[in-house]
Amino acid sequence: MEFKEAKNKFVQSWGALGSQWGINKTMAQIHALLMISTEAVSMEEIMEELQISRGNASMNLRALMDWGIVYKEHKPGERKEFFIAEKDLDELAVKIAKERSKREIKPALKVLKEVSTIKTNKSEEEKHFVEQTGKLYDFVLKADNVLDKVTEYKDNWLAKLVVKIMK
Amino acid sequence: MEFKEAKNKFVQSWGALGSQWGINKTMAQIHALLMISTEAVSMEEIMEELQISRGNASMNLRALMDWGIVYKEHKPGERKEFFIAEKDLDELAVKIAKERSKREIKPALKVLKEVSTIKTNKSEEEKHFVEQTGKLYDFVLKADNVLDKVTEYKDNWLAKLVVKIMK
DNA sequence: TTAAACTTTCAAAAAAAAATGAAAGTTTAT
DNA sequence: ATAAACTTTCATTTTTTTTTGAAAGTTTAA
Repeated sequence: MEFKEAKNKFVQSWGALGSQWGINKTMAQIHALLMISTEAVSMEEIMEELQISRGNASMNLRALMDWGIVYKEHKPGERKEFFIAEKDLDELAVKIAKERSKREIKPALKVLKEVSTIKTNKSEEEKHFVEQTGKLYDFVLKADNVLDKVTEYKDNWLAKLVVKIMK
Repeated sequence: MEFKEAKNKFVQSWGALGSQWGINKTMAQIHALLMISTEAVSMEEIMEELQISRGNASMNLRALMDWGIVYKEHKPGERKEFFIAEKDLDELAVKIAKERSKREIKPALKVLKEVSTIKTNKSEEEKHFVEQTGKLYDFVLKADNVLDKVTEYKDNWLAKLVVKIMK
């Protein structure tokens, strides 16, 4: 396989993987592109490479920056903006984990807490509901805490986790 | 909050959470419904409760069964089929993890291996591509292995992990 | 065997999500 | 101040995903 083909395959696959995990395909593709670029990349280049519109590029770059995994960079003498990705994988994973926790897990926990603490009458149905959502709350909370803890390690958390788990 | 409201809130929220993680909303809602039901539930009841068509119910139940987290049940004397969810949360997490690994992570690893092992010329660009995708391969492989290991514990893996991590 | 009671399939419709592109907005150099 | 060089916004269009519902398929009871 030659470079151009490999690059294309990587960008496409990363986009597809993103979709499967609830991330907009183009957003994942832009991220892939920036991950493998040595240099900061302009919007122009991104549009060209992925064959997307200016609006699309702009909005997805904004989203990537909101996630904290892509940064703007200004080149001296250049008027336009360039973009660069967080390339450290530990850092990347930590940021994604924190963001998904904040945006999705925390709100879900809030709902689980609410619904699992309703006053019930003595019916089996209601008792089981409270029990099951309560267990779910505990489980998700525990998982979220592990995520928190693990991301505190900051550097090389996955490698350290591997050591702990595997032994 | 009264029971009916809580139940509805739970089902809706579980559906929304599913969407954000790449799982069809209706599929997640059906799963939520089955999770909190004491009894096995018929397709008829699911259609009624979620206001969805027969085809939709049928297809999403099939998908849930393919994931191995919902089972068919036959009640004696009854002609129609009833459905019941895996309610043990450790078991549920293990199944989801294994399935996502098989369907999504393994294929992504295959691509990463392919593209990270191309023959490169001496250009910075190509060297960086191989290096970066190589690192990504190692990272994803390690994460997938942790998932494997953790799901081998089978019972109460999350609780055990909490102990390991927190200490 | 047949017909009633179910379930599945899949082409078509509907809904949801993403992308476009041009106008509006912003910044910078002169 | 203004105009060139950019970026953002958002109503509209396009694409993708999901849902529908009716026909085809299956199973069971009589």
